[in-house]
Formats: sequence, structure tokens, C-alpha cells
Amino acid sequence: MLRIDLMDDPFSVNKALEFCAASPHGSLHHARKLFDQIPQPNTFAYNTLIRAYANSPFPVPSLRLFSQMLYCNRAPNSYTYTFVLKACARLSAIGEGEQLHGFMIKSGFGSDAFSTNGLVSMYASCGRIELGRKLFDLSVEKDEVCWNSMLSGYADCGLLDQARRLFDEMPEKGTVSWNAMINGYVVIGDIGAARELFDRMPERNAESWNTLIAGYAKCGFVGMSRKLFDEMPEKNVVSWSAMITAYVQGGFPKEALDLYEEMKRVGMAPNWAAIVSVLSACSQLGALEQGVDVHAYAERNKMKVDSVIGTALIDMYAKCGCIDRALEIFDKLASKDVFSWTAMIGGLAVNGHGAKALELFSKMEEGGVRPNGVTFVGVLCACSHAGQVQLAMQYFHSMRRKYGIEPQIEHYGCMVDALGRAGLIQEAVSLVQASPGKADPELWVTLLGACWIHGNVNTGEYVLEHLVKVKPDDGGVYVLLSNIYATRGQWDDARRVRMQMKSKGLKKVRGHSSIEINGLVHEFYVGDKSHPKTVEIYQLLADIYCRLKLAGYVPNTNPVLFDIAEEDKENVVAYHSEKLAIAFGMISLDAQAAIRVVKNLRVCQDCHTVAKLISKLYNREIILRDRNVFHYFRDGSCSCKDYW
DNA sequence: CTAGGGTTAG
Repeated sequence: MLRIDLMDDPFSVNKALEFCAASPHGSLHHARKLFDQIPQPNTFAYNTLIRAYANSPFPVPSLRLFSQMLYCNRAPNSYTYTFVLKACARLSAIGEGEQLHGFMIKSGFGSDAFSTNGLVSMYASCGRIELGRKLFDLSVEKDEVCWNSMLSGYADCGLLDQARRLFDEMPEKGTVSWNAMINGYVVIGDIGAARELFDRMPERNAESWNTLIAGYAKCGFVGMSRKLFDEMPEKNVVSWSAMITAYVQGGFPKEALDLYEEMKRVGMAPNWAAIVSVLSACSQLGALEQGVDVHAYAERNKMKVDSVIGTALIDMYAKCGCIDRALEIFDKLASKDVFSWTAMIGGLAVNGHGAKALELFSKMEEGGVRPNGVTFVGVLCACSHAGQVQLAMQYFHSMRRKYGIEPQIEHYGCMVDALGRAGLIQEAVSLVQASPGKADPELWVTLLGACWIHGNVNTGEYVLEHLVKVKPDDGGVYVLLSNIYATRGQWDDARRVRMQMKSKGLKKVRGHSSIEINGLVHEFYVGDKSHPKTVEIYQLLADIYCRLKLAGYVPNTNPVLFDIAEEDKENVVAYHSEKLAIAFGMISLDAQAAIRVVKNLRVCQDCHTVAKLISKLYNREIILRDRNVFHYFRDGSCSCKDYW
């Protein structure tokens, strides 16, 4: 902080202020403090701070500073207007923007190129593009920036044809114009048109490459993103974070983490955006240790925990089974927005704290934060976990009535699951039939899952009839129905369904589990004997079964289909891939180390029971991530509260 | 004036 005797020299103070405001991380606060100590800030000082706020995530103070400026008789200049207009644009504050426009005309600032550019952007961002165009046509001295403002204005409004017409008319197109046009196509998802322009443009800068990298990722072509990333001549920090994000959004969290490590190795310092994305990658993987490392990195580098990083942290800790850490971050978070609340509510719900999640939702409503559709996914999921079907129904109806949010397919999914689990199969069927676009196969699959839980053969058959029509290529559907028959001992029917499946050439996805030991991933399939430590693994499993059975454990062989001898069925279940991986973890890791296993399918009932018992009898922590949920086994119980 | 960000059922 500046010594007070220097405060008398406006020039030094302004330089210090400018330096402070321009620093990358969290210095806006210091700039503000410095500004507040200046006895009589001049126009330059105001402009510096107004600009800093206008470019920050929370531009509101720019508007307030502008009012304060007028009140203190400090004359705004065109620089001031540019950034106050930018703040209005960012906030879509059309009222303030129009007022400002009127004020500008009165004080003679309405028609120079600088002001025109700001006004065009402001009107475009506020959805009044036609007003922007009028000003654009009226302005006599149009520079390239002016054309570009108009161009990106059209692009922001999704009016790509008009943008393109302007682009083709432009007397001189600079790299920025090309980039703006390319970005416009990227936003509407026309990656082909974007690529065509990219190939045609005379000079490409990092932004051109980065735009396209992100563009391919948005369209699901992560491979193309990577190709460009490798080809581009000079990668900057945005290129790296864009590529990391591309991997995360494309569902390749492992690759995202690898790239993050490589980024650090080549000496590129990860910034805010990279941290946010890589935290999301850790969430997807359930990679707690890496997540903790990333968190520590952010702290070491004094990154401010704003609502975005805060949300990413909450989600990461929650998805890694550390619900207490997630709550701690949430409680400390100064600015909670709907994302942070939603992540926390959903996190509590999947960790089995349904009641606490609902409590938090009430607090959120009391705090005046408006929930969105995603929030309700968490809320309905929480009701399911808490066994509160009636409550779920109430929330489901309140979505539209109270908040005007139309329930989407995923909300129907939650409800079908909640009703189905509670045994209200008929109600669940009615809901599926009442859902928008009622042929959505996923809802029927959920329904079939409920039929399986309750051994409801009749509805199961009815549901499958629908499913084979809409989802004829999914082997999982047949497996579910044959499981239903099997639980009822209807082996002929079970076999018939299996035969049907086979005759159509459909296969069930093979389950496999993996465990990482010293950076090396070991993979196991059911009954796998290919691992070098196979003998030790099977010996340990035999020992485990001995102790478990003494403790009263009875194998649950429900998922094994065929009417083979009970003893043989036990053997199939006994060597499920997750059990092999857990046993391998037990012989490879220290007794205190948590055993982290990832499974590609849902964990079966028996493996779940066995994992709980191992955690108690062997005093080991087991963290098993399956296709849907995170299971955190400790002292004989699981974080999922036996709901998954 | 152009590039990178967080929450979504089974």
C-alpha cells in the first residue's frame, strides 16, 4: 500500500492505481481501497477504476462511480463513456445505457468514432441491434473498430447472415474482424463455416486458433481441437486452458489432467480458467488427491475463491466423497450464486444427505436466490434419497407454479425414479406417459430399473415391449428384463430373453474396474487371472470370504442369471472385477491409504455389501466410483446410504 | 471490437 505522503501527488497515485487495477489476480479490491484514500480523485483516477470494474465479472460499481463522478463535478471524457457503456453492455442495462446516451449527446460526445463504437456495442448487447445499426449508418468517420463492433453486435444477437453481409462489405478486414466472424459461426455451432474462414484468412493470431479449438470442442470434435492445438505455432495460456476445457467438456477428464500437468511442466502457469476446468476434471474422475493438489496450487498462487472457483471446489469435494470439505468451502464462500447453491444441494443429495440438502434449498429460497432447472434436479434427487415421494411431487409441481420452470426430461427421470423406488410403479408409468416427448427411452429404462427392484414382471414386460421398439440396439435393456425374471426364479423366461438378445447380436457391456497404484493403472475383469499378482489376490479374497462368512455374510447372487448351482453362482459374484481391484489395492497399499477403485458399470448389491464389510473388518477406507455415484466405504457403511 | 469458466436424473 502507498505511503500517505505520496498521496498528495495525483500523478503518482494514478500510476499506482493503474498498476493495481491492471494486476491479474484479486487486486481490484486493493485498487478500490487506494482510490478511496485519494482526497480528490481526478477524471483519470475515476476512469482507471471504472475501466477495471467494467472488465471485471461484476461491472455494477462502474455505474455507481460514474454517478459519483457527476456528483463531484468531475467531467467525464470519451474514455469514461466508453467504459461506462461497456459496463451497461455487460449488464444488459438498457435503461442506464439510454440515459447515458442522452447525456452524451447533451455534452457533445455522441458522434465521434469512440462513442459510436461503445453505443453500438451497448445497444447490441441489450438486444436493440437496430438502434446500433442506425448509429452505425449515421456515423461519418467509421474506423475498423466501428465495423467490428457492428459485426460482433450482429453475431452476439445470432444474426449471422447480417454479420456476414457486413463482413463481406467491409473495406478493410483485419484479423479481429475475421476472428469475430469465426467466433460468430462457432457460437451458433456452424463449425464448417468457421473453419472455412479460418483457412481463408490472410493472417492468424493466437485468438483465431483458440476460437477454433474451443469451437471444435463445442461441436464434440475434441480430436480436431487437439490437432489444432498441436499445430498452432505459439500457444498462450488461453490455448492451454481452452484445450483442457475441451477435454473436460468432451468427457475426457484423464486427458485434461495430463494436459494440466504438461502445462506446468513446460512452464506455463495455469490461470483461473485452467484451474476451474481441471477441478471439474477431478470431479468427473473422483480424483481427490489431484483435486487437493489443484486446490493447494490455487491457494499458493493467491487466487481468489470467487463463486466460480468456489463452485468448482464444492463440486470436486462433494463428488470425491468429502462432503465436509465441500460444506466448509460453501460456508466460507462470500458470494454464493445459484451455481454454488445448486452444486452444494446436489452434492449433499448424492452423498446421501437428502434432508440436509432440502434444508439448504429452503435457505436458498429465503435468501432470495432463484433456483433453476438444475437446482430442481438436485432437490428431487434429495427427496428420493430421503424417501420423501410426496415432497418430491410437491416440488415437482412447484417448479412451474412457483418459478415458471417447465419440467424437463431429467426432472421426469428423477420423479419416475422416486416413484418407482417407492413401489408406486403405476404412478411412475402414468408420469412417463405424461412426459413431454413421451418416447424418451431413458425414462423407460429408469422404469425398468424400478420393476427390477420390486420384481414386477408384468410391468417389466410391458416396459420392455416399448423399449425394444425405441431402443432396439441396447443390450442392457434385455439384461435388465432377464434379471427381473431371474429374481423371480423364472429361469426359462430369463433364458428366452437372453437368447433373443443373442440372436440380435447384442452384447452386454463388460464390466471392468481399475485402480491406480503409484501412477500405474491396473485393470480387472470378472474372474480375471491375467494380473501378475493373481495368486496373492485370490488368496486374500479367500481369506476375506472366510472372515466375512464368520461375521454372518450371505452372498447375494441375484444378478447371476442362470439356474446353475448356487455354489457356482457364488463363484461368479465372488470374483467381480471390483472385488479383484479392491483386493489388489489391499495388498499394494499401506494400511492407512484409501483404496480408490473406478468401475465402468454400476456396482452390484453383493460387491457393495462386501466392500462395507471389508471397510469394517479390515479397517480400510474404500472409495468406489461407479457409473452413477461415488461410494465412500468407512467403518461398515457407505456414503450412498445404500442408495444408488 | 475477437479467444479460455463452475451446477444436470437413471
